[in-house]
Amino acid sequence: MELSKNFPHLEAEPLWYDRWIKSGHFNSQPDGREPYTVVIPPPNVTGVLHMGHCLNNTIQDILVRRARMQGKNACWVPGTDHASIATEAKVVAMLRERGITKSSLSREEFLGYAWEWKEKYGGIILSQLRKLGCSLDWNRTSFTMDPHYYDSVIGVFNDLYQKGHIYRGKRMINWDVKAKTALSDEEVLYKEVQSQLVFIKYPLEGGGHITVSTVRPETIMGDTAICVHPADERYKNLLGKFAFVPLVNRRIPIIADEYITMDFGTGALKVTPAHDPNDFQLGQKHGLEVIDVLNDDGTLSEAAGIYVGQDRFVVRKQITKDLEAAGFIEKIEPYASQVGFSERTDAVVEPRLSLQWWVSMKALATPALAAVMDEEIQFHPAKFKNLYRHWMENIKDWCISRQLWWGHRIPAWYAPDGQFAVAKNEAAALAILQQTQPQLTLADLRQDEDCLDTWFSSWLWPFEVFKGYSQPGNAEVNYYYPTATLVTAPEIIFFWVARMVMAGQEYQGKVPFKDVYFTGIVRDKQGRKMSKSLGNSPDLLALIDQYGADAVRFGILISSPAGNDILFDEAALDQGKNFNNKAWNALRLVKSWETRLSETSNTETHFAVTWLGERLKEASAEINALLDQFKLSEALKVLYSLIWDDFCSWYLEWVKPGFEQPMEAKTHAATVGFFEQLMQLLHPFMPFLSEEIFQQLRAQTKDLCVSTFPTGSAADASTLAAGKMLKELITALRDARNKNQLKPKETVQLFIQSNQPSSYRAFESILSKQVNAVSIAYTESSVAGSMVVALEKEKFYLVAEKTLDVAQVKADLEKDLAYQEGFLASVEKKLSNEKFVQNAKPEVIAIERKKQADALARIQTLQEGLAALGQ
RNA sequence: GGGAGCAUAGCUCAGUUGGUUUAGAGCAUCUGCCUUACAAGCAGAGGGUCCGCGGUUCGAGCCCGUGUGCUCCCA
Repeated sequence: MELSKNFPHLEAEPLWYDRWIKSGHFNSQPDGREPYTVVIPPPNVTGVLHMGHCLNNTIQDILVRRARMQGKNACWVPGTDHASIATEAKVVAMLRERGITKSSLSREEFLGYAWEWKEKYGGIILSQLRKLGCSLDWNRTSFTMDPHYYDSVIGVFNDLYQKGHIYRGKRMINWDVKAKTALSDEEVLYKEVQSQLVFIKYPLEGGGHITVSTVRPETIMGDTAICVHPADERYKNLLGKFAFVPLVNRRIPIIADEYITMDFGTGALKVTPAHDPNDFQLGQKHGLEVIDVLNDDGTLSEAAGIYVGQDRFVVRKQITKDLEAAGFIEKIEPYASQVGFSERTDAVVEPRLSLQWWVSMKALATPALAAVMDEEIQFHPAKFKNLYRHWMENIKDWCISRQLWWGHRIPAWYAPDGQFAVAKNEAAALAILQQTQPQLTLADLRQDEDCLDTWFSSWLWPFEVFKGYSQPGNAEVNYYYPTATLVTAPEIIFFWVARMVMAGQEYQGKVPFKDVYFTGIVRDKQGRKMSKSLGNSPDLLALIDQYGADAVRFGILISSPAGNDILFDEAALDQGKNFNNKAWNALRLVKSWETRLSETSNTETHFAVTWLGERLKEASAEINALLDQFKLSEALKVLYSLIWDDFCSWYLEWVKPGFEQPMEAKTHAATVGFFEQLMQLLHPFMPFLSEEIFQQLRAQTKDLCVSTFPTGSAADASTLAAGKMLKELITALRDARNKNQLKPKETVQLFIQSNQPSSYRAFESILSKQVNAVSIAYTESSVAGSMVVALEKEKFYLVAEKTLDVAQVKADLEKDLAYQEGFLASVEKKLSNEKFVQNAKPEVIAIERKKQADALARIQTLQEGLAALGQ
């Protein structure tokens, strides 16, 4: 059957993926082989495939497919996390479309809708990963709210509470007024915002005033002090005195603290402990009253006394006007300030005092830090060790409660008097509470309304996907855990990686993975981070359809050097597509020879076959070494060049028979064997194309995706050197032809002047074909009227029909001569330096002497060539 | 404000303990080719004060200091 001119990716990709799935190639069961386990960083159940996923999962697939081909028991576990905030936002939006508000629903009703949403739309991303070719074990698809997983999260909460690692405390947190939930520091994005610095005059007790500057005049009702620097001469006389908050006329003290920056604003700070983290600390230190003037939705509370129920930003404008009217404003200056926004809702984050659940991190962090510092876990690239250490050494407690319904509900039950118990379930909680309040019944208890932070469930991921917590020590977790490699983005090194290490150590007694590979951040051509708001993130599925999954994988990986951010450019996909096309057409060429094979009695092996065999050994070893070091992008570059240059441009041209000539069967068989090896090497990177070519080459007994990955071995140096020399010679001769403006069709006669003419016999057919020579002869002297090419001590003469531009040939030789002489001079300068000869290592001096000898030989050859021209 | 990283060809990057040809690759560019696998191709070429300055060394892209520019993290 005639092969199409290009690789038909649209038809081939789904066919192969189905076949792999039906054959169960991606399914894993524990057995006697070495396991290679990877757990997917679970994407949000709300997620759709974007560039980051694409990069991350391509890398995982490469590692997993290679491990599978190395005969390991590869197991790649798919799944999603429940993403409490993101999912709840989606569900609220769905309800809004149906005209339902969240507040009109009970918790149970709301969760019913949430599960409905999850079943209907959740996990789209998993099907998208199939299109990318990811070899995941779909039988193992996990979800952070699967029943056993849910119970494990609750179990861990209980356990940590019993161990004293979890506590309840009032702290300043980031509050999202739209979602009405606490946010972690990492969920707050800071942006510079143009606002106003308002200078407000606070009347002093006994007359006069003190001016403070603020960007938040709407919080003055929460002021409980004015603070100045103790060394500030301007205010020394005011220390210990009192001022009055404008409009509400409350009396507050003037205090001193070194925290104050004297040259910012007026050097006097209004202290609002309920609404600023630094002010809160000041308040604690100086024993100040705390007045919370905001409600959880960002409107002003009763405590404010005025503007009650109005939004904070409305009040900001209004109070500025009112202060102005009442004569309290000294001046207003424009001011650029860093303001935190909720990553999810884009609402301005409000620092807020709140009663939350916390994990105390110090004890957990200590062994987790050691595991990375001692390289029990290796980071790739290693530079992230520093970042990890810095964070772990300055670790803050983890706020784990979220004011949401979708997620793992905090297992704490409250008695009517506010006393609470943490337990696995309501009955157990009741038993605890009854110890002090025997009269309590189940009906008296009220469960905590809040859910746990999503990361509080995903930190169990590497073992709970194997039920390592819910069924401790089961056969699966014993076999698959610890996992081999985690591939993730550096921005979640703290959220997730560090916490998985802690959970793994705490609950399995072992770190969760051996290697962590951090991918770069995907940016656009201009270096901007890809984001929804910028709209610079391409539609991945459209790209896969357009270019093919293999081309997308190639394009994204080739522009992704280990550990660096990747600047994504669609041009890289073109390169991938061209590469597909190249390999595909090599297949067409090799297939075209099948119909004209000839058996010959020639027992000699074609030089090209000998050479490529050695080259493959060498390159396979190099690719394996690079992959072992997680230099995936470099490995792909080596492979690209091996296939395109060595195999297609050199080897195939060398073995290609002349027009309508037969193909030697032996050479053809060797070629098919080489092609198979190349496809084995390529398979982890470009699975579809490689499998298709592999199967087309000849009838196979098994699929490529489970066949052996070439390991490489020591290659014969002299064969490699001969191949290298031959390529250089051909290039030099072609260059000479080009410089003399010979058309490709114009033939030449080649004369070789060599000390060892016999060494060229094996190359004659290759040489004549590659430089379009009608004859090859050996000579012991220069050939008149020819183009001269010098390689080391060997000289080559090309005689063409047309007359040569002697001046041009001469100019080229002279240019080369000048370079060689300059080079010789630099080498001789070194050798004539006594200190160099005294101090340098003997082998270095030997190298320099060889350079000198080589340069002298080349110079002599060039001079002879020039002399011959002058005749 | 504190910390980290980066700076090599037009672009993206390699460059191992300082010596391996007066620096390499891919892409882009230029020249010539529609040669029966591939014009999504073939053949060839050009292109660099290794950010500036100073130092260590027989020898620096690589080590040290300093300046400049960019990026990221933390506050």
